[in-house]
Amino acid sequence: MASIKDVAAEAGVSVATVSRVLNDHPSVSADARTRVLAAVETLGYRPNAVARSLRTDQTRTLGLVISDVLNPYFTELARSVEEEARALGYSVIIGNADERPDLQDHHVRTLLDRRIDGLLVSPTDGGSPLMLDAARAGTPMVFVDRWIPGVEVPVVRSDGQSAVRDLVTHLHRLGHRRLAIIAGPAATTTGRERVDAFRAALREHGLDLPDAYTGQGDFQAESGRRVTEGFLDLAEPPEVIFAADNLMALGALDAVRARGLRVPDDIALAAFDDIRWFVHTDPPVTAIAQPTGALGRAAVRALVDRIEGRPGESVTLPARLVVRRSCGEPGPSPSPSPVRRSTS
Amino acid sequence: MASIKDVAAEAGVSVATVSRVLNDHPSVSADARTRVLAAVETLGYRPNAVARSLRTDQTRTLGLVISDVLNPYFTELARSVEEEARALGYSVIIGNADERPDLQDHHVRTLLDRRIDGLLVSPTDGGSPLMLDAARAGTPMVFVDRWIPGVEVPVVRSDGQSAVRDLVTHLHRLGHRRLAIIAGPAATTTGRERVDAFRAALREHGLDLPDAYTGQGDFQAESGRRVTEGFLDLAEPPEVIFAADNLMALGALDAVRARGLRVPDDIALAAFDDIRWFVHTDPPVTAIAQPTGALGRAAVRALVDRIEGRPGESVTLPARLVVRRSCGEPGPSPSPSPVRRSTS
DNA sequence: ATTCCTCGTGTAATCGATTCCACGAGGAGG
DNA sequence: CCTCCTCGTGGAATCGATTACACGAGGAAT
Repeated sequence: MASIKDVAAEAGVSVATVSRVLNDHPSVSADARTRVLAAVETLGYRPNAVARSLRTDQTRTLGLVISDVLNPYFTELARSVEEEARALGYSVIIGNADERPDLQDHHVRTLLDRRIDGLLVSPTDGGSPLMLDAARAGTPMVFVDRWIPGVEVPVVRSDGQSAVRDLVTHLHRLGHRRLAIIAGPAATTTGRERVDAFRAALREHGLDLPDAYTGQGDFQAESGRRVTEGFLDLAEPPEVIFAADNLMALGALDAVRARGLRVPDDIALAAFDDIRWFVHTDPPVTAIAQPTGALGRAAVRALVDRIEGRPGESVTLPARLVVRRSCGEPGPSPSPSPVRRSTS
Repeated sequence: MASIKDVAAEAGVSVATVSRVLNDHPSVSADARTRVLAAVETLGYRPNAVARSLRTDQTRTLGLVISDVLNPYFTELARSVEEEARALGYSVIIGNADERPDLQDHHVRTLLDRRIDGLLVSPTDGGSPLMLDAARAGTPMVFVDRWIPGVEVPVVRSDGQSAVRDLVTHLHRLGHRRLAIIAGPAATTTGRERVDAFRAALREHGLDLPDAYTGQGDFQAESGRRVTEGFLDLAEPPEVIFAADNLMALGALDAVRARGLRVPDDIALAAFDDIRWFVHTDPPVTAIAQPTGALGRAAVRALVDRIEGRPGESVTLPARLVVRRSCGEPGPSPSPSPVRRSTS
């Protein structure tokens, strides 16, 4: 592959001049410029980004470590991150942690070795020393979706508290009193927060969240299935299952179906994270939708701000409830009169 | 960040010795080795991959340009690619083309600038000159899922022909005679092949595929919706719609639902590409499943073979039909004994 | 004792860019 | 006519690694 030297030789100038033309530095004669450009053209020259990075100490690359690529929520996040980054002139390298701290660390390490300019992480666990070190060492970093408390890193996330309250109100109005949750890992902020929000909302309605109704999941479908099995085996199973993410909801659906039960007649289901398929599931699933695209874009902007020396601030956007039929009543406007409308 | 010089100074040896220790070259004394290792430890030194790549002319990185990250099929493919690559000591940089040739070229270009060791592509169009040049120039390359004919590049894909035949037989047996297809872009091999396979299978049953029943989609949900609208507007709408990918099937579902029609009673639906959600849609969707994980792994192996100087061969794996209820008859797996377990 | 290996190590070239500095030509101002 | 700038340009250092080559010390073989 042609190097800058070849271009210089072809154009009959020095490498310095070629470099100047390429970075459009002002002091180059029109003549030299056209000759260089012509040489670039005939040789099909493309600057070696590796060499450039070594010299300039910047890669114009962002690292994104997400918890699980198979989760549509993170997929959408990744997409918006890449889009915004591209608009700002950065590339993105995605690392998939698969909810495993060791894999997460592996990716953080490789990314750091690659000297990415900044790191976007939605941490799988509560305190990878590697990541803490990186943050302390001054690597520009932003947490997205999940975060690690006590670290001086901007956090871009969405607040589901009021949406969860809306959900519980909705459920309560439908007559449900025994509500259970499939929680995410306690090591993650979203894992804890969603349970806390749920419990707080229940309390507002004078309801309790017994331990038996708190299943421990790991944000993967299989755990949703397992926990749901447990719920269904109880002497007094819950009337509603709230899954803290869409994959665990999928698992719950698997489990309910395996028992030959029906949603919402036998048991109601709601999920955190809305995905397109929830419109077409049987029944359509009531969910809490995050402004995923906005989240990704805000995260990139905050990170690039940091990289380029500007402050880079935390952002919190509200999530909102999307009512469908999986909890009983169809329709978006929660009217206090439980109209029995048999659908599908 | 500490460099190899700092380590050398700390250990009281030359950079050459440090490098030798790090690449475990045999001729280093035990004493020097321990001193270097200690220095690496205390300084928290990590080799700069950028510098190393410049010198060795290899990045140990693979580029993967996929058509659409939001498509679960490609997501799963990407995941298996990354997994296998990691096992072989490579990282993967994913570029999302969003089915847009210009974006595809953008990613190929950046990847090439980054001097990735090899390129995995599922081309969005039939002949990006950039990619052809790269292939000719000797960049190790492998096509996955889709390919560009006439290029000397191994292809790893799955063959859906017999599965499509099984599907048509299944549909025919259910009494369907008016079968329509939502095709993918003609610029892609998968776009053409699936139509061809469908048409050939129809012919075997003495059926025809009229133009009116061949809708042009682009592998995105919206096009599925649009084409389906068109089908439903026909004086004689088809009895079955076969979507050439899962996203267009989603769009079709949207359209059918918007009309207040029901699947499969009013119209049957089948899709190429199976995804987990198809089990839980209303109704569960009959689909053709590709061995996605195996595909991704085989593609990486072929590419790494090429990179490391071995032949690197094409692979074709069979897809298979998964019958569910969206075409009329309940599938084999769901046992038709709904245990009514009423929970008080 | 001399010669010849082997072994461990260091010096320096190299990869492909960017950029500081020096230099010569030419114009402006005294 | 001399001095001083400005402008365009090239030489060379530099980034952080790898690696060819040279070299000195020490042991084995003669």
